[in-house]
Amino acid sequence: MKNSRKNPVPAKYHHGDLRRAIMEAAVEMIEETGLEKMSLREIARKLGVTTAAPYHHFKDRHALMVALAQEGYAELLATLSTSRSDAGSAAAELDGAVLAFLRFALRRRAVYTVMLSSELVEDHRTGELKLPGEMSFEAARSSIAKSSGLGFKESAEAAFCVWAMLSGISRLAIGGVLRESTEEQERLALRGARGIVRGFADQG
Amino acid sequence: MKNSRKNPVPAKYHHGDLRRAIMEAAVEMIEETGLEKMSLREIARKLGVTTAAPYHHFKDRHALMVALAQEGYAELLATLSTSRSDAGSAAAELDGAVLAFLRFALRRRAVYTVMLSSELVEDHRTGELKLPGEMSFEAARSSIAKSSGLGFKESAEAAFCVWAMLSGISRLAIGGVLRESTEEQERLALRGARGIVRGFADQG
DNA sequence: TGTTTATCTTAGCACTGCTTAGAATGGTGT
DNA sequence: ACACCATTCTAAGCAGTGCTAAGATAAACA
Repeated sequence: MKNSRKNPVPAKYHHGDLRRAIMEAAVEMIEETGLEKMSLREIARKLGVTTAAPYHHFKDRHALMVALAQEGYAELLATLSTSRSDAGSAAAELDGAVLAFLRFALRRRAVYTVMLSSELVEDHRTGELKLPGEMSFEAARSSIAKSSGLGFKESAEAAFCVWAMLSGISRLAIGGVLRESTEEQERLALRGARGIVRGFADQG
Repeated sequence: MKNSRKNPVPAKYHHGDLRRAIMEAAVEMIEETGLEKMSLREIARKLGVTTAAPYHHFKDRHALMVALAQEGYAELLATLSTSRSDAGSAAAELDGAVLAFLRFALRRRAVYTVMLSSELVEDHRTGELKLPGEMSFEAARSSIAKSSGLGFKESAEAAFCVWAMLSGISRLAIGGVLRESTEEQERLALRGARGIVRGFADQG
């Protein structure tokens, strides 16, 4: 039992690594034609396998979306952590977290769109995305706490507002509704985030 | 030509007002089973008409979503306007707008979910939702301008951040990810919004 | 080398969006 | 009163999707 089946990423067989290939094809397809047009059948055709093959790697379409979102949270958490350790001063941690979030969302548009999809709401509430979501949020919160001196509850509330704002800005930026340049977007997000945090710190 | 066909809401015929009935059934269905499970066929069955009938009132599923979103923006704009005229002082306008937005989103969960759907991104950029979206945003912006004294560009940036934050908070509140009580949610949103606006006003 | 286990295929059901052609219905003008 | 006509709906069907059950095939291993 060297390579037991409990491993979520099976070793390569016929195709090589179909699971990985499916996820990458899904991302490509979402970038090209949008989340709602992404279909397992089309992915299968694109990869040269039958339309039933994907179901040996993902229980259903929903499960594929969850897997994509999980990977997204892992990457988001990683970049948030990196930004924390890269921050020169405590005051810089907020800015770092804001930029890390924004840049992640724009770099992984497709995955981020999946993460925001209303189809995954239940998974965020009680399912497999609860923990990843909370961990990412906690990384952002503790950055905010460090750079503002706020206590746990206050920093959590501030972080929640910042998080909500960033998710909204990212959504609009990805959709092309927000036409400003990347630099302008970042400047805006930074000002907004600083305002929120200062607001919670002042009248704390 | 008393009742010419250019009218988007046709007079009542066989069913009464099938167009209206479809939109209401859609809202019901979205509230019960989510946006992605909403199907024109199921709606038709629910209303006792054939599955082709809805296509005489909406070009396709997408068009139904656009119609729902348009109605949503109309109501949002109306409540934002009401909140403006109800505001006792200029300073109260920001709070009024924030609460109006939040309460609209929670009162019309289904419609608001449609408005946020990634399927309608293109319509917000160039289509039939561009104007409604901009008008609602403008109402929020001018409330913010009035209660903060900010100029056009600055108030637009602040409004954008507030708008983004509120859309994020609403999304999480509707999804049940944000577990706080309604009062807590409103308190949070108010503090966040005030912080953003003050941030833009201070370091203007 | 034969067995086991993971991987993929074949074939098919149920469902959806959407279209085309035609039937029924209610208002309109003569 | 009657024929006309636009509007609304139905009947039938195509193409595409998610998903499943059963069996074939290939890799890993004893």
